[in-house]
Amino acid sequence: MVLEYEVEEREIVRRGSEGDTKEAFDFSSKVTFYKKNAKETQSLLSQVSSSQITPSQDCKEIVESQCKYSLESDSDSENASISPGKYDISSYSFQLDPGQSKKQNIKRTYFACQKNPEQLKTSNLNEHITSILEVLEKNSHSQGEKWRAFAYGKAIRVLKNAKFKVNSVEDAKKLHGIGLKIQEKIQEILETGQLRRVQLESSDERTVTFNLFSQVFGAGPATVTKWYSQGFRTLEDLKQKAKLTYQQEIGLAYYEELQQKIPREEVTQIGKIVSDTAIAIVPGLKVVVCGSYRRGRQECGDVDILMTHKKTNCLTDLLPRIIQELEKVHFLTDHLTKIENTDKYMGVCQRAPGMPHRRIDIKLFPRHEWACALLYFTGSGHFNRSIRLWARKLSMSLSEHALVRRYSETEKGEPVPVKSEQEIFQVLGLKYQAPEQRDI
DNA sequence: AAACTGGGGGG
DNA sequence: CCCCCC
DNA sequence: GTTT
Ligand SMILES: [Mn+2]
Repeated sequence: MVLEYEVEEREIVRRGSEGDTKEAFDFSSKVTFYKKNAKETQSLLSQVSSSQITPSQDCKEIVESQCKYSLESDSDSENASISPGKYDISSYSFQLDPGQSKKQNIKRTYFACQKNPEQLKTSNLNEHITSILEVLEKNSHSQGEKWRAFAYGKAIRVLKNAKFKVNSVEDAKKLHGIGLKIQEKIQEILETGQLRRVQLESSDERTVTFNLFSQVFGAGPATVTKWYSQGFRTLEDLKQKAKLTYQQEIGLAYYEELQQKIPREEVTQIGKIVSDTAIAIVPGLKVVVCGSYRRGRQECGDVDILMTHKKTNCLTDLLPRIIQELEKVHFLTDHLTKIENTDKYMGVCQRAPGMPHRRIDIKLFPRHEWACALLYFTGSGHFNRSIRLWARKLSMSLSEHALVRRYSETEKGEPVPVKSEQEIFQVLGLKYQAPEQRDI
């Protein structure tokens, strides 16, 4: 059974219970479509009814308005040939080689949400190993060793997804992403139940301090390294002696509170406060709580709120007015970004006096970017990178603003007029994955 | 040796 | 540049 | 860190 897909240069790696296999994947034949010029591709948009496209509850309403929007704004362009809700964006996808049912199968196998909830929730048979590797991953991350952390993360993922318990180095070798060094570590874990390296690091001043400092909002590897070399070792040191940015001051002031996870119920309540306030100021505003909340988590790290409006113009004072009101009612307590003339806000909020302070992000996007913005802001971060890399392999580029054809590193085409998350998956030849399935 | 987990934006 | 968002 |  295939548990995970991963695309590499011109191959697809199949993460399976019996180790990994690779299959050639001819991208060039898959993307013949994209070699046509933009006008042609637009004209490929056909007449098939889109009844198969069923937007989720969340975005159904917006999807309809979205269609209208693109008609209005592009009335003089080739987009005008698109009728609302009636075009079949699947002409963008991989129908060009229907005879290749084998490839079709590859596509479905790797990008499908083969993850039924049951399958997704398989238990981790290698907890005894992954819990230790997770410490190494975290430590590497604090040290700014990005790729080392990435490698640990990959090894952890592959161990968690394995359908068998790893009882020997031989078992571990079968998994793609576990090399010599991690094999040695697994051997030690299997023999002694622990890892000296982890014991050592847990009492290592540098590691401990890096972990402590790197959790200050606004402090990354460079700042943490500087603080450490300046001799600071505690949060008190930082408060008293370090030169802090305003963000870091806030991050330090709420250090403990911001570490705490937010119960889903509280995120719901926070979302309602923001939504009610915003809609009272701007009727017709669309407000959706995204992030880990939309992915269905019971506990969230922060609150992510996405907004759009048919009159959205990112240069208006729409978001500033909402922020001001939320500040006035003492919901927003601190700002981490400027609040004038902005469409992206980061700050700190408090649901009610006495409650913990929480990190909150609010973003306002133009309506025609809704689908891409929703996909981006729902994440996960890992999922975003994965799907954006896939888009890149197809000579496309996906961002929170648009899905576009990529002619070269710098030259990009007009946005594909996607009007829902479903259509983004469709254009990319991926089977739709619900938000819960993107929690990877 | 170089890619790998991208693309964008605020301070 | 550094850090952040997902 | 691992893989190509
Ligand atoms: Mn956030």
